Amino acid sequence: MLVAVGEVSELGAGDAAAEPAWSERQSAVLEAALRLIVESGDALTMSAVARRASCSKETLYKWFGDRDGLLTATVQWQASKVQVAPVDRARLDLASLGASLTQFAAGWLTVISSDTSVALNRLAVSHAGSHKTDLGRIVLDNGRLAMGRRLKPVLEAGRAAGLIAFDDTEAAFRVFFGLVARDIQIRLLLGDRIDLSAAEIDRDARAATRQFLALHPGAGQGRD
Amino acid sequence: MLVAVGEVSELGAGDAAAEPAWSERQSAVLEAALRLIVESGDALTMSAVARRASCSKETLYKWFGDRDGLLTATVQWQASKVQVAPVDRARLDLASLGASLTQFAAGWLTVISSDTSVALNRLAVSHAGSHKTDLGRIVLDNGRLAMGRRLKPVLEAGRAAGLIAFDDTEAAFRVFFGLVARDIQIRLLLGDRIDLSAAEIDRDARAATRQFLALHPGAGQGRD
DNA sequence: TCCGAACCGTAACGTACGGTACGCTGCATT
DNA sequence: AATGCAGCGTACCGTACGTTACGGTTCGGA
Repeated sequence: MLVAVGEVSELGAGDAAAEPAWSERQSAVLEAALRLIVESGDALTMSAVARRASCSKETLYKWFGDRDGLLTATVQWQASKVQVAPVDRARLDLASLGASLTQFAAGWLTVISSDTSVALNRLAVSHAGSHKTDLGRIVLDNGRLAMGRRLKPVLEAGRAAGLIAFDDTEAAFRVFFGLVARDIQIRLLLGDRIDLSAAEIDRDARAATRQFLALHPGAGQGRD
Repeated sequence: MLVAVGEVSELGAGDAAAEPAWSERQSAVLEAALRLIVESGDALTMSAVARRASCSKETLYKWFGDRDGLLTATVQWQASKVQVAPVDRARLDLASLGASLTQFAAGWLTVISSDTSVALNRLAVSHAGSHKTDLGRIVLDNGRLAMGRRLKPVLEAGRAAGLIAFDDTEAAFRVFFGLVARDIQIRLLLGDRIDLSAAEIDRDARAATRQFLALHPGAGQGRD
């Protein structure tokens, strides 16, 4: 499941996108909305959220403006909860690099195969079609792009240490993305049932890492 | 529910999985629906389809039963149009195998980056969430699974010829899938703008093929 | 020419839902 | 105690849309 860190402490970096910092009660409402999204997908209604959260619709509109505001707040609130542990960059040999990549891939597979991720991605995909608010952009920023921001330094450190070689960091990351995710995400979004036990995730993460390292051998590194 | 065309009472020749075989006029209606889906996504209405196709709503309901029936018919009709040329398996050397894979990958990238594919996949993802009809299953069958059915014989022929090696055909196909698609489909579904010129598609297809062959070298095949 | 089937255009119906208004309760402050 | 406010519950409104019904038109066949 997704890891909740309880409290998000914004360490500086007060960007234009200010942190709403919802209260306890508001977080409970958002959690109810999230559960309803997971259960009923896009069919969630304001009345259902109010009923589930034991609050009035008027409060929902006062707090979140309109339905889109509630959905956006829910997505951002969930994104703020997902804080994958930073990849360890202490020592840099091929074993530790491989371990970091494997850990990264396993965490990623765990997230994208979770009910919550599937539901929110479905929601964002729906709204990316013809809607004004860009939930798609938010999900993209906190999913695919956040992954890139977190992994690229690891890849570049590995390259600097001569463990792996590539020209374009972005391209290398996308190859790793493909090797890890393959068809899993699209199949899940389309409703295919995939079990994905922890053992399978670990095996798949190791396989993806092995393949990635094989495709980008560093100086002096032969094939496996 | 879906209504069979022409109300075949007992005139035999009615197979279980009969081809709907829409008439010319009905195909025009489906084309109009498809265009509207591409333009406005899930927000398409029966009135809009009737208006665009210059037909009455009553006719829509007579032909397709209900809104879901129209959507299902549209998706299936579009799927029947997409017929990628079968991969050439005449000669089997490493060059022809690579050419087949590259051609396959390029066609695939072209399809999944098309407006039509993005729109229909969005529609199917939306309906996979909480809906009764399984547009997701249809899209999956005609997309990801059809690709597998078409490519797997090529991979196995290459293995039989000793050009490539792998244990599990399904697993090998999924690796190829990942190397070709990477993050493209999910980014497009989430509304990210990707240009993907023909030159880029060709370059990416060649890169994916090269990487796939490198990961599954056949007996006697070294590295590139 | 007449008839019926298919179909177009549109009006109408029912419902679901987003959004708003209002009365009520509990609590904090003065 | 009085006051004000935040929030709950519910009724209500307007609209959009799926679905149905109906009158008018075209067209092929008897």
